[in-house]
Amino acid sequence: MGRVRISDVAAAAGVSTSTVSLVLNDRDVRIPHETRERVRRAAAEVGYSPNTVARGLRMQRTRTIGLISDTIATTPFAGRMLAGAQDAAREHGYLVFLVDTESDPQVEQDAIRALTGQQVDAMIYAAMWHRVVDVPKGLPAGTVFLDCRPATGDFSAVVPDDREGGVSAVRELVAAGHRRIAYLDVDEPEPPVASALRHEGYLAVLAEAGIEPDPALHVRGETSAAGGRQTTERLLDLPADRRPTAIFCFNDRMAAGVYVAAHRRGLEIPRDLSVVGYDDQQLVAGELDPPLTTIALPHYEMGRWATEVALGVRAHEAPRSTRLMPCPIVRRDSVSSPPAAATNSSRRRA
Amino acid sequence: MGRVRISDVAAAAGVSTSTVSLVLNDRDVRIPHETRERVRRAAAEVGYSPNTVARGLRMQRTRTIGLISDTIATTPFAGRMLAGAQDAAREHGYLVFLVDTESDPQVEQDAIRALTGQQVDAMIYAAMWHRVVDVPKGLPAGTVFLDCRPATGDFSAVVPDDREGGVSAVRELVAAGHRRIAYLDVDEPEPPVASALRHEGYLAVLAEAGIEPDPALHVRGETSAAGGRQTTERLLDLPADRRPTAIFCFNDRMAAGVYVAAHRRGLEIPRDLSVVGYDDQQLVAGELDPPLTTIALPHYEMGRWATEVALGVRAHEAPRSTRLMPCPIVRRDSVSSPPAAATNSSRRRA
DNA sequence: TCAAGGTGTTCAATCGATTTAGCAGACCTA
DNA sequence: TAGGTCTGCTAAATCGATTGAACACCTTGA
Repeated sequence: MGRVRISDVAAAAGVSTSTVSLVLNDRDVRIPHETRERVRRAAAEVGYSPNTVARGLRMQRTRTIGLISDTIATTPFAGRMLAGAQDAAREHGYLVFLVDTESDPQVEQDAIRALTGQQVDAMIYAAMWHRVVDVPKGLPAGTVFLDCRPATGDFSAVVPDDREGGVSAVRELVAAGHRRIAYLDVDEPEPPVASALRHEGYLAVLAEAGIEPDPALHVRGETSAAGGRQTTERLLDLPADRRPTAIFCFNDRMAAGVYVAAHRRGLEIPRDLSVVGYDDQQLVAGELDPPLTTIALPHYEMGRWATEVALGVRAHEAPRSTRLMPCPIVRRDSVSSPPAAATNSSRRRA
Repeated sequence: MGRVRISDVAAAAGVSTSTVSLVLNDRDVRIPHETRERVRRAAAEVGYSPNTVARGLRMQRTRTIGLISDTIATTPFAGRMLAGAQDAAREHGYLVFLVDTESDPQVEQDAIRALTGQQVDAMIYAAMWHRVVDVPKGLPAGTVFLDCRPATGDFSAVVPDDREGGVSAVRELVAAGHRRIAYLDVDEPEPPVASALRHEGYLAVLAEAGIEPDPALHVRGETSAAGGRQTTERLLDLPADRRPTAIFCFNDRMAAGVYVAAHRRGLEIPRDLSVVGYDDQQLVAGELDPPLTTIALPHYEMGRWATEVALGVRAHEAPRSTRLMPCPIVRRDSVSSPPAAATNSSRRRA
């Protein structure tokens, strides 16, 4: 237990607590090697480990960091983000306080008070979906926003580069020879910012490939396998020459629905229809048959980045800026070249 | 920021810091209402919030709790467990330090030192799979084990009641009229303790229903959809009168494989084959078609329980005991009565 | 008038570390 | 021998709160 105090070490080594502190913290003070050794041995013998609360009080620096998250239970991403933050913190000798607010403003306020009361050296405000958030009152100046951007104020933030993610996905399909590529988007009253960003990427790639975007191929559905299935069915109902040969989905769950719709029509993936998802959810993308090519969300990296910036160990980083973290493509087996007929038909159209 | 000290409040209210402390902590000391009000107003005006580091040092009580977890990134369960711990801690005014060790013994040792150094009031040692763990050196006496049991020593622990979970699952199938029920178990060199416990429950229900267990129906496969599919195929290769009409799966991912195998044979779930999973993984069980009936793992509840016991707010609980947390059944649409043919055949056999 | 008792508030010690200024004593030099 | 320098170590202040002891001041009763 934390029973052993520095004075116990001092007594055991026959010196003052000052000397013990000086030695154990490797201060540049003239203390002969022999004494240093004696102190260190004494500390080890009595099993001393410093009381960091006392140290924190004296040093005005607690080596702790507060992480406020809007949820941790309801998304599979939280763990990776926490792990990234966690690892970065540990590497620099920090401990992290985790608070889950479930988006309750009262809990959030209490959390901010509690964490500042704890004298945390840095604070991270995390969301589990890329979005714009109001800055809660009382947030300290150096707070870093993780997977969200503050609506106002001058803060550092890190979010996934959803536009480039869309680019990678669609470029993969174009590179395989597809020209009729659908974007299976989300259908929500307030769509997540990722929705529009990925669409931007989609359009950019079409443009660079000289493909005229077809509005009929930008469809929206519920964010679920069922939603993906239904929307895909509408897509497959299109006349043969307007039907997509590839679908870029807003997320992996919707992509799972694409698989179902395709199978019901006797279409084989990727032979008859190529699919790219988003999120790289292991339980979905990895378990589908064939495994789904998708775009990974860099939650671990964002967690790391946010922590490192919060701790100030990324001095070269532009201060108070928003970092767009790359979303790498994860190639599996759901993309191939389009079926010959479609290729022909598109050639005919060209 | 934590700039405002109690002395600032004292100055603003024209009293000593003692008085401020007495008032703000509602001590039973004769201080007239008028002064109390004045102090409180001053505190609010200057925006005082106490430095809990200083308080912790003085009180020898930090109102923090340390949670050491073997992983948080690689399982979808971690979030629920953390949320449970988190909620319980918050309700009692505690903040939680989270450390993710990735099962690295060195990291674990460092974490224990760091947390005891932080003078945490309680400690929780969590695993993400129900298993028996070696007790790391230096763990304080009151540590509570979460989702794991200590191999030695006298500790409180909470784990899922996997035996009863197996009972619920199989009873559900028996109640629907099934008599040929397979247990699709995991196939690993060191199977998780849940494997045997659920099998116990399975056997118990068969016994209570007067069903002779058929060893051919206890099969093992890889824990994945692919493993579930392959193993199910072997099951479906059995002669018609020995073939199962229902399958109880070790987990939902394997159950997803059962669906695939069934569909490939033209079998419809639940008409031709009933399925019960385990884990209640939203992304799997909820997205399958039809949605999967399964047994939920009580991670949130276990997280709560462990925290409450660690904080000593569950005095009535037997000390240093292992709590088996019930695994409730989640009824969806993958169970129905067996096909008529099978019922007849089993009647014939009787 | 004075002791006793009550009321309102403060003094000062305390928690366990860190750190600066400074003190003995050894040694050196003129 | 006195003064200066160097070496090795420690005294004491400090961080910001809490709290038991104690101190003024007022009232009351004999």
